[in-house]
Amino acid sequence: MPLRLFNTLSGQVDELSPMDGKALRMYACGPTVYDYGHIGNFRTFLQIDVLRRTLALLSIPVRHVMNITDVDDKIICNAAEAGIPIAEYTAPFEQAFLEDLEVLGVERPEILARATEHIPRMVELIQKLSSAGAAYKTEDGSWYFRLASFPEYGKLSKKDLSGMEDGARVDLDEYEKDSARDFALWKAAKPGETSWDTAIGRGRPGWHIECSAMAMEYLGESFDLHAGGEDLMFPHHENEIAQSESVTHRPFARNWMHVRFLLVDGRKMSKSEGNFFTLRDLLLKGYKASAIRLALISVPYRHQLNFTFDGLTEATNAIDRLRTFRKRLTAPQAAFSAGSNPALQTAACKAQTDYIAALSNDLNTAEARAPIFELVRAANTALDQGQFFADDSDAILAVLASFDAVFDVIEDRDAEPTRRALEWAQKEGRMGDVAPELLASQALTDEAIDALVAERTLAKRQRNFARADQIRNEMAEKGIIIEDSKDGVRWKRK
RNA sequence: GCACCGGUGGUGAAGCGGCUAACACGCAGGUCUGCAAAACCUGUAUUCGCGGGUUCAAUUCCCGCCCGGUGCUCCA
Repeated sequence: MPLRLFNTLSGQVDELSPMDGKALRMYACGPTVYDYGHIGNFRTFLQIDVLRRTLALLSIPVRHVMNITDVDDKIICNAAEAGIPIAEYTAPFEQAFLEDLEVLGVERPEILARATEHIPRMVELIQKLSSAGAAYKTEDGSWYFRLASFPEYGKLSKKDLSGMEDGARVDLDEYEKDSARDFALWKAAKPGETSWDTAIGRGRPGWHIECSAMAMEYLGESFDLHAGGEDLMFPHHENEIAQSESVTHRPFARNWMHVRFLLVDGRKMSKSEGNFFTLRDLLLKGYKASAIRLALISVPYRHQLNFTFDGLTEATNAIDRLRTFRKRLTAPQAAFSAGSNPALQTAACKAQTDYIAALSNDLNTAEARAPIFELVRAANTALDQGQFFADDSDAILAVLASFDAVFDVIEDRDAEPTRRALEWAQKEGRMGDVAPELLASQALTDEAIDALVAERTLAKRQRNFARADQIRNEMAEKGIIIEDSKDGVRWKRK
């Protein structure tokens, strides 16, 4: 089944397939590593991960490049304030970013490209732009792109700039530009600032040029898909197109995917609103990595997502349902007799088909979830009625595996990220931000819990229900849920 | 101001010309249980922001209005 994806450039849903018939070549704008990533950043990377994984599910090979912007104004400024070289400043944030991606189950792109490691390619590109008459150098040694040389400018964001030429010249530093809208390719070195000595002068790259240079370096002059947050559409991506196509005279990326911003409690997330959250903030509040992942991917990428704590709780409970169900099939006691239930076999097939169809339809994750939950209910019912057999278990586990190939929330890997977040909080002196229930839960080792469970089981056998309930309640307060079942006692950390 | 997107139950959220308006969470009642939990069953929007229009038929298309968001500047 082909993947249909909304293409910002064409303004419609287009079929996405590798233009060279081999691997789908995609470039996704990565982070500027000057701080810890927040959930808004991660929604974008998570949705791109959904795309990657969906392509894999559809057996389309991918070559995915992501840049790491490790030089820009903010970085230079912050590093200077800290009195350290920029690389020393960015390294821990890059590390933290990659760890956070791992925590959220975001697959690593095939290629990670750091801006500072590709300066020569950028310089080359600027030289080519210069020979093509699309770039010029100003007196201070900076280079700008000449917008007037690229009539197609605005084709991505559907802006017609012809009417709005040259407004007031705002930035005094840029008084030498030919036109106010011309953007920087290369910024001349200022005293004391990080800079590179190159053929086009001493300075540092403008922001947009790195993506053009690195995308072409790893994917060629023309490739399949370029993705990023909606804010990047203009001017960043528009500028990339202008720079690249002015040199190659070929379409830069054929498809463009833009992920919408998220809202927090119905408002734009911002530090001043007090609704700004990093991944680490949420882990310390006791939310599981899987719940954060599910909450951030369950609303399709083209829709605004309103992020709330209630939403996280919902995601937590929904994942719980899936995990509990899967345990029902995989527990050692669950030995089903040979055979199959035809109705369930049909349901499993249908669920799989509907699931893939929904994802293929512009990555409709909300729609894709539905058939999985429907199948879970059908299977639970059959299980309760004793109409469930070994073949059904195999078929349904296969559907769940396919669900997890994209959603990746059933497999429980939540303990480690939480443990690491606590370690980090300790180191950063942020233990005050840790939810008390999380601390209480972490204080109980698995062994201690097993001992309490054993004590409770004994109390129950002696019909000392008061004591049994007391243990259960006390553990519940510490976030440990105990469940009795025919097959014995189960417990889990909330 | 200009441009774009959206307004569906208690909540989140699909559907976008005609099926009983998915799915999840929540809540209420029931089955099971020592009690719970899990699981299942039943109920939870006679209705899709408001007002017009097109159509045999509109939540779905068109127009107007109201409300929310976003972009036009660094930003995922």
